[in-house]
Amino acid sequence: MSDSVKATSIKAVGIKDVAREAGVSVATVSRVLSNGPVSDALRARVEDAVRATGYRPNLSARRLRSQHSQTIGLIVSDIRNPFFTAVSRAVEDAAFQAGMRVILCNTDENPEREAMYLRLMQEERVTGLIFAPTRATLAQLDRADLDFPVVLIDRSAPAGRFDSVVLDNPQAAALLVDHLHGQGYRRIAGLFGNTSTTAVERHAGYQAALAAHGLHAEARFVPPTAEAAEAEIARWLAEARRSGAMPDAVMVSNSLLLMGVVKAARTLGLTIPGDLAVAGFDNEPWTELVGPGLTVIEQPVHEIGRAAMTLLFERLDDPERATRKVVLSGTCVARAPGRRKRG
Amino acid sequence: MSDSVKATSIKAVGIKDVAREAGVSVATVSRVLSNGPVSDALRARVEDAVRATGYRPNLSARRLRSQHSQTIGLIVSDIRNPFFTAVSRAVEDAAFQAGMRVILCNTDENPEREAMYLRLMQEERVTGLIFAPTRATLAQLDRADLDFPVVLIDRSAPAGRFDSVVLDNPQAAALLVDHLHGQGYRRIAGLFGNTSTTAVERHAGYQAALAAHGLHAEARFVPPTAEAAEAEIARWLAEARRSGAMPDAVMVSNSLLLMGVVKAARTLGLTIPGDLAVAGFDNEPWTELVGPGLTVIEQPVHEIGRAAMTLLFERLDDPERATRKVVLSGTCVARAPGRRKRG
DNA sequence: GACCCCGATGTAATCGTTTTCAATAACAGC
DNA sequence: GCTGTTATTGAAAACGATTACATCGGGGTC
Repeated sequence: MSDSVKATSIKAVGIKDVAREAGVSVATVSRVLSNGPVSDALRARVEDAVRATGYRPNLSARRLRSQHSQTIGLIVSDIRNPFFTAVSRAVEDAAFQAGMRVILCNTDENPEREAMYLRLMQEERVTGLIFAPTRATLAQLDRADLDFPVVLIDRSAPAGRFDSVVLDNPQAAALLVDHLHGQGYRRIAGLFGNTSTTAVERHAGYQAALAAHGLHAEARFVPPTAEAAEAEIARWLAEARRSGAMPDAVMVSNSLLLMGVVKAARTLGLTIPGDLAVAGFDNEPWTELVGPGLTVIEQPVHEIGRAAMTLLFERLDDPERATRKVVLSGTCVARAPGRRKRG
Repeated sequence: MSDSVKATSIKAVGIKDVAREAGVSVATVSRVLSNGPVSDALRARVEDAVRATGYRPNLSARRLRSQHSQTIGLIVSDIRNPFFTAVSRAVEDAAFQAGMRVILCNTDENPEREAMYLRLMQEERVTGLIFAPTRATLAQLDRADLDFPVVLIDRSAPAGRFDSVVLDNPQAAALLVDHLHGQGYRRIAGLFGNTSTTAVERHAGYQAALAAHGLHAEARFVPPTAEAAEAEIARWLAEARRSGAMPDAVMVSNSLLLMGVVKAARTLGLTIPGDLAVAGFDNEPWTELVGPGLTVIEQPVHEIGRAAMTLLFERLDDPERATRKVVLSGTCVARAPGRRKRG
C-alpha cells in the first residue's frame, strides 16, 4: 500500500521503521515478534512490513532491555581435544535448539586464562556456564562469587557448590585393568596427566583394581600432551629394560597420551600388543585402525554435553534445588587380542 | 572513605553505583574504563570504586550504545571435522587477542541451517563473518545482502564479491598423484566428497595430473562421511576385482573419506600399501600410525585461520579495497614406501 | 441502561552504557 | 584585565528494543 521502501544499507532498519511501514506502534511490532496478543489483521500487516523492510531485531538491544542474555558460556582447555570437540558440539546443538548462543573459550589449562574468561562471562551476563576447570581453579571456585549457575564437566570436586557431570573414572580405569588382567598381562604400567582431577581419579581406579588383583601399581604423571607422553614412556621403558623389569602392558588416562605411547612403541620397534599391550581412554576412530586395534574406554561424549545442558536448565528453573553430580559410565571397547589367546 | 558497600548479589552493580561510590559522574567512570582523558586523582578514585563495588561492565549495553558488536561469526559444517577444529582454534585465538568474541555455528552442510545462521549473524550485528559454505549457498551468496564483510574459507567461488582463503587444491591433488606415480602406481582411483567446491577442485587437479602422466582417471563422488566412503570403496573394489581392473592406489579428498577407505581395506583384508596404496588430505596425527603410515597433504590449518582473520580486519579497515583470494600451498607428507622401492 | 471486565493497542519509561555538548577552570598571550 | 585555547568534568541525549501502564471499545450481566 504505502511506499514500500527498499532496504538500502544506508541505515539499519529498526523497529520504528517497521512500525511506520505497518502503520502501528512499536509496541505492536514487538508483540508480533514475541507472539504477544495481537489481532490477526495487524499481525499480518506487521509481518508484511517486516518482510518489506528486511527488518532484523537487534539482539544487543533486546538483551539489554529484557535482561536475558540467552547466552551460555563454555570453557574448556582446548577444543582440539576430541573429547571437548564432541562435547562442545552437543552443547551447541542443545543451546541453539533452546534459542541460545554459546561462547566458547580455550584456556590451555592456564589458570590465568580461566580467571579472565570467568570475568568475561560476567560481563556477557551469561545465563549459565559449562566449565572444565583445572585443579587449581577448581579449588578456588567456591570462593568466587559468580552470578550465574555453573555446571562442571569432566572434572569436579568430590562434593561442592556446583552441579557436575563426569565419567565414573575409577570404574572405567578398573575396567581397563580388568581387561588387561583378563588377557594375561601382569605388569601393568600407568601413565596419567598431571593437571586434571580426572587423571587423579583414573589413577585411583587403576591402583585399586591392581590391588584387587594382587598386582603392583607403577604410575607416572606427565603434562597432558602426546609429546610429553612419548618422551616419558621412552625414558621409562629404557630404564625398565636395564633393570629387567619391563612392563608388558601400559594404560593411559587420555587419548593424547595414548597417541604418545603408540608413537613411542613404533619408534622403539615394539609391536602392539605383542611386546606391549596398550589401553586408554576415548574411543576415537583411529584407535580402531592402529595395529590390531586398541582397547579403549568409550565415553558417552554426546550424553555428557546434553546432560550438562539439562542440569543447567533445571538449575535455572529452580536455583534452590540441591546440587547434583551426574556420573556416567564408560564402556570398554575391547580390541587387541591379548596374551592368553596367543598362547 | 565513604561507605564502601559490599557487592551483595541483591542487585547487579552498574556504572551509576561506581560513580556514586567514587563521587563522580557516570561519564567520568566511562572515560576511566575506556582510557579517556581523566585527571590522575579522579582516575585513582574511580579505579578504587570499581574494585570496591566489584563492578563489571555490561557488554550488551556497551554494544548497543557504541554500535560495535566486537563479535565475529564463524560458520562451518561440523566442528568435529579436525580441519575445522584447528581453524576454529586459530580464529578464536586471533579474535580474543583483538578483544573480540566468536559465535560458532555448525551447519552439517545443510543450506537451510546456513540460511538461518546467516540471519542470526545479522541479528547479532557481527563485525564480520568467516564462512565455509556449501556449494548451494555459495551460488546464492552474491545475491544475499549482508551488512558485514564475509571471508570464505576452504571453499570459494572462482572470482567473487568475497575475500577468501583456500588451499591450492589442484596443486595439492597433483602432488599426491605425482607421489603415487613416482612410487610406481599406475591405476590410481579417486574418491571425492560431493558437497564442497573443495572436492571439485581436488578432483580437477587429480584429473589433470593423471592426464599429464598419460594415465586414466577413474573417480567417484560420495557424501563426505567415513561410512559412505567405506561402503562405496568396498562396492567399487568388488566390482573392479570381478572386471579384472583392480586399482593399485586410491586417493581421497578429505580425512573422513581417508578413514573410510582404511577401514574398508582392513575389512577386505587388503594391506596398505602392499595391496592398495592410499593417500589423502589432512595430516592428522593418526595417519602416521596406521600401517607404515599414510601419505597425506598437510594443510597449514593455523595459517588458514589466521589469514582469514587478517583478511577480515583489513577489509574492515578499508571496505573499498579489491577483494583478494589467498591461496596457500599444502605440503606433501610422504610416508608409505611404494612399489618401486619394494622391488 | 449502567456497570464491569477483558482484549487489543498506544504512550512512555526503562535497560546500562557511550558520547555529544556545554560548562568550568586554568593558563598563556597581548 | 580581557580574550582565546585547552584540559577536565558533568548533564543529558542517544542506542533499539521490551514492558508497565493507560486508554479505548465491545460484550456480557443484572
